[in-house]
Amino acid sequence: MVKNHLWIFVNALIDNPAFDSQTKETLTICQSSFGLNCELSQEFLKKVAKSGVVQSLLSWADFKQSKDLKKTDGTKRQRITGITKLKDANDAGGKYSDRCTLILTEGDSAKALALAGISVVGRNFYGVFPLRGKLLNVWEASHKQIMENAEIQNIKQILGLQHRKEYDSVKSLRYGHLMIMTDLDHDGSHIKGLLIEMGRFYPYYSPCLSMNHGGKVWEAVPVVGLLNTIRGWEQVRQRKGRNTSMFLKAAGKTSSGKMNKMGKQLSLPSSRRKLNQERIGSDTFEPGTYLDQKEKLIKYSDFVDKELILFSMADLQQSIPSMVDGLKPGQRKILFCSFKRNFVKEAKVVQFSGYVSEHSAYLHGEQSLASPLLIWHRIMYMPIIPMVQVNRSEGIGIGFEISTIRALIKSYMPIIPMVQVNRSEGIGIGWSSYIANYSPRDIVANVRHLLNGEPMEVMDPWGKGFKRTIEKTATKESGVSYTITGVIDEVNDSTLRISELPIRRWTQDYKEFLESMENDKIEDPFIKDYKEHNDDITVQFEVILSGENMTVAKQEGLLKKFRLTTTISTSNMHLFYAKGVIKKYDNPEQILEDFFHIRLEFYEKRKKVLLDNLEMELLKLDNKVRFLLGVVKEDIIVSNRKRAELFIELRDKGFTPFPKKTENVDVAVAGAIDDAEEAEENSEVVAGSIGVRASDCEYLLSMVIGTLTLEKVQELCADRDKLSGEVDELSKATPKSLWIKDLDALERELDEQDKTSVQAEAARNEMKSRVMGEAGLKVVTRQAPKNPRKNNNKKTDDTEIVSEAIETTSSSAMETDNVPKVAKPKSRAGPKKAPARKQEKPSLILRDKDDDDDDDDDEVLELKARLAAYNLESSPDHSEDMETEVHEAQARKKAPSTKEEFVNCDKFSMMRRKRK
DNA sequence: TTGCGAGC
DNA sequence: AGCTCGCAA
Repeated sequence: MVKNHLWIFVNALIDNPAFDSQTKETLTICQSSFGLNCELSQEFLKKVAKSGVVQSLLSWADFKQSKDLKKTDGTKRQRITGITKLKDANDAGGKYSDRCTLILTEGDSAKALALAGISVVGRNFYGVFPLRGKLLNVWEASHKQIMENAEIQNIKQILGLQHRKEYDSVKSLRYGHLMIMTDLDHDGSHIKGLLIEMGRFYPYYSPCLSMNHGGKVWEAVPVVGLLNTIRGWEQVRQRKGRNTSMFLKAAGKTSSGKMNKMGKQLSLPSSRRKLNQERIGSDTFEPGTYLDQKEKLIKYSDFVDKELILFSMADLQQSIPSMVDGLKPGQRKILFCSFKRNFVKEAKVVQFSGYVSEHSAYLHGEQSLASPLLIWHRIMYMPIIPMVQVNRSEGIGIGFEISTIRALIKSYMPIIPMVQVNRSEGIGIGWSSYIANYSPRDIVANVRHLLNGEPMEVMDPWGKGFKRTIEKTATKESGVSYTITGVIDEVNDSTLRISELPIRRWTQDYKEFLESMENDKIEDPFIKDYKEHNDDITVQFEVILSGENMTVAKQEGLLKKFRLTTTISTSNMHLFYAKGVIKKYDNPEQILEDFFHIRLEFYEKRKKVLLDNLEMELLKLDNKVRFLLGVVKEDIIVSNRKRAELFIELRDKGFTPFPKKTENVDVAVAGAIDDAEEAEENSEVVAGSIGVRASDCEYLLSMVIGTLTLEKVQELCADRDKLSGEVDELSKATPKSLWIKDLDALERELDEQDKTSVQAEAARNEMKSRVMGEAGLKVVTRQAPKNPRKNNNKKTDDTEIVSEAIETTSSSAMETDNVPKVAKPKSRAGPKKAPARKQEKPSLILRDKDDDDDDDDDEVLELKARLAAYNLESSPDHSEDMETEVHEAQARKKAPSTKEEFVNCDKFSMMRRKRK
């Protein structure tokens, strides 16, 4: 018997002399439909049914009904042998579609299948059974057991999954047999069960993945995934043509060029290939290879090495988050787009989804509009530190806002591990992962410990709302378990108030749960009614039930009855540590430590980049000041001269040329000039002679006439000196000191956030207690049960408005790591941000022109703040002394202003506005 | 509506 | 056993 061909595997079964002719026929049909599709055809099912091994074919309705019977029947369990369908929603008449799935219930059907020579593998059981009278005799060890009681065996007992020794004692299968999953929900246990057996069948099988299960590492090829993988693989191939490896689907593939570019950048198919290549080894893997479907015989090892590994890796990449930024590609795309487009308040969800998604057509569909909204809300808004804030005030036009605090966290290389701040969970092939929320303050404290070379403090999961409790409930070898409980209070003998849901229980889902309680039995539902007074941040449900049911609920336990307890544990913390390497972490401190080393390296790099940028800016500014002074003092004559001539003079006087970054930008800038073509020609001539283009001095020549005023020159000088100070400061800084500075800023921002959220909560509570008060009154008096919702809705609206008003405090300031950031300590005056923001404004002058990310509101605020400040200002100091000017610039907030300055400022602001 | 893994 | 979780299909 050839052992390493999947097809041979099936054929061997058919050729087995143990089969009678009918079984052979059945299996032949099975083979033709099985092939590369794990689902069985209707014909096959009928054949199986006809063969008598399965007594009846049940319709889906029958099946469900009998299931219910099974439930209500106590001791005598109604055993159902059935093959039924899962799919084909249109089917109401009990007919079967072509694509069917085997559903096995109870032992008999498994037995029946076993009689047909079909092995049954479930999650918790595994069985190979005798064939129609004759034994396949594959399982000597448990043969007697099977004969006596052809029940499904517990897979753990049989294979000794928990104890490898025990497993080793089990005799291997000697003959081929067909394995059919009892349903399509395969997991590690299935995989392992099958794998182990197949490994015995296939001496050439090569382990390519390892799993941790029950505290042991299992080296395994996810063979069960194989069945489904083949199906998916075949589908893709059919769609995209035979000569396509399924993994090309990961590449950017939209009609929009922009999107395409981004898709490439984000999904990196080539690097993924490279990565897999490294993993598999170059001798067995050639980029672009795929399994040829024309080959009837597929080498098991080829399938695993060429396709399955790629599929698994691709799947894992999208399911398991990165240790560094805590994001999966989908989330990273959202962030990437927010950066790219500088989304502030105006971005509508639809727009955003179209931009983000590679499947924009799908997402624009009617049905799916709500889905991304909900999901993004959960991913990006509910977390402890929101990466993108959702502004829900505009009805359908829900908008996104870059979170202020996120700007501090710094995009893809955050200053603290965002996985731990914002939690993450994911399910992939072979691995799943769950990371709980941890307090940003705990994390910051531990980073400081690491920076000081001190031992870390043990971290426990943390919830933002302090009303719910997190309790350590178990410490096992695999990890620590915690139980999270929500808050439910008895308002009176018929009213319960739920004011906090546990982690992993969401408002919308909970609402559906309550609805199901309200409608479960038409005659006598458990709860009479519920009301909600939720907003984006807090939860408030009010449940009304009969006194009787209240007693029942209390006996059962309110928390249990209303599902207000969830558990989490640290036993399943898998993250991508480096390219293609998934690492298991045993405790949260390990994650932090790994992160620490990576991030520290990046601070070194960051310092260099920042310093380079700052120095360049300084040089530019210095040149500008020199140029302006030259023009003011009439050393340099600009007006009425040829550009080329002027350029040569500038060069001779030692001005540094700053070439534009790209040709395109250069052309665009040149195009804006009236005599663009002439200018271009001239610059090219000059360029030919000295190797630099005239446009390199554009940064000087394009300065606005308004900057020629003395005040502006002085301002520029002040900026230059300030920048020079910063360069000094930065060059003295170490990676550690930079990090500490960032941590300080983060902590300050957290303080701010806490202050505003305390205020917001106070406001909300006040509003709610009023609402609840009124509602409660009605419940108590029971006089007017009609239309309580109407009243609620109105009040809920009011509450929302309050929370909106509070929410608008967040700023939209956004900076990337590449933009020199002149961060000033924020004003500690209070949660009101306008003054703090104004203080930062002078640094904006240093920014690139296109880095104009202020929205109109900000602009207005800035204008108002400036006007207010200048109104108080005294007459400006006209001396040339820069020191004075610096002091004045810093003290401008307090200092009074002249009318002249006022006008000047006004114009400046107007110019800024106009430019947009 | 499905798979995927782990925990209950 | 059957449900949960998130995400992509």
